[in-house]
Amino acid sequence: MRNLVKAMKALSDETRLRILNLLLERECCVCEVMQALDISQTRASRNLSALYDAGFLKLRKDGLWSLYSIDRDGMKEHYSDLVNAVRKALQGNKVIGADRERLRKAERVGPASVTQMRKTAS
Amino acid sequence: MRNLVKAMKALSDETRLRILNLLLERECCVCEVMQALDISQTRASRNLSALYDAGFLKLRKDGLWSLYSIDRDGMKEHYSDLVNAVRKALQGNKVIGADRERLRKAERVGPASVTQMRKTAS
DNA sequence: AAATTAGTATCGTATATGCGCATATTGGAG
DNA sequence: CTCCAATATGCGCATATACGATACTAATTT
Repeated sequence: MRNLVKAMKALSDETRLRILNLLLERECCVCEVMQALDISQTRASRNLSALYDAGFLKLRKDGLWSLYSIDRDGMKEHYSDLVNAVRKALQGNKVIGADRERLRKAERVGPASVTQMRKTAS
Repeated sequence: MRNLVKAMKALSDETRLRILNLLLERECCVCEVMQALDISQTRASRNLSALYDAGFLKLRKDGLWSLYSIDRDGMKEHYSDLVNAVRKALQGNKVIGADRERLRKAERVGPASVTQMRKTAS
């Protein structure tokens, strides 16, 4: 029960739903999430952790990079059901589409550069 | 998106998950929820409202009674998926079982009496 | 080993949430 | 209309959550 509440909490935040959407597309590092959602590094990292702690993601390290992806196999069965329901619910959403679009253009460049880009852009 | 977040928030609270479980059994009035979960009137009412506002429940008035039930037909399709996933996740849970047990014994008696019963019991 | 780089942990603050208490609202009975 | 009963709601408090800024850790490079 405690775990389920935690899982649902993890899914009840716009930022995390948007992140989940990205990961439904493909594995991402923190800096790609930053770029796709145009959010700060701290924010990306923390919300990825939240999804990870709730049991939805798996983490793979590649040198300096932390690569998060949906833990399709390790996840409990009803968690998959939740993710599928969310995916269905998000289908056709405008924000979600734009995020995916930006993800396509995102590069595996570190948060330092991304932060710089974000600053000069505003 | 805003709605989905709201729906997920509604499902990310133990009290509300327990209420949902009761309603999966059958339609309930506020005072029955009070008895089955052994919670205050305010708490029962407010959490039922939250589930209602999120779009999971329907409300039927019968005199003084407010009868809540899962809005199986009116609910969006992916909401049903969510409810099903939750139902599956709660299966076999101890608390949830005890709640259902108490619901069987619950009577359609007003909150005043219930509140009294709870006080003398403690 | 020092500098660089990707990511995480901590802290302070603003906001949101859950609850009880008291009170309001609404429907029915007399 | 007045009173009572079932439920809803405004208010205030305690706690939880999200966030940015900054300090810190760990892997890589030079």
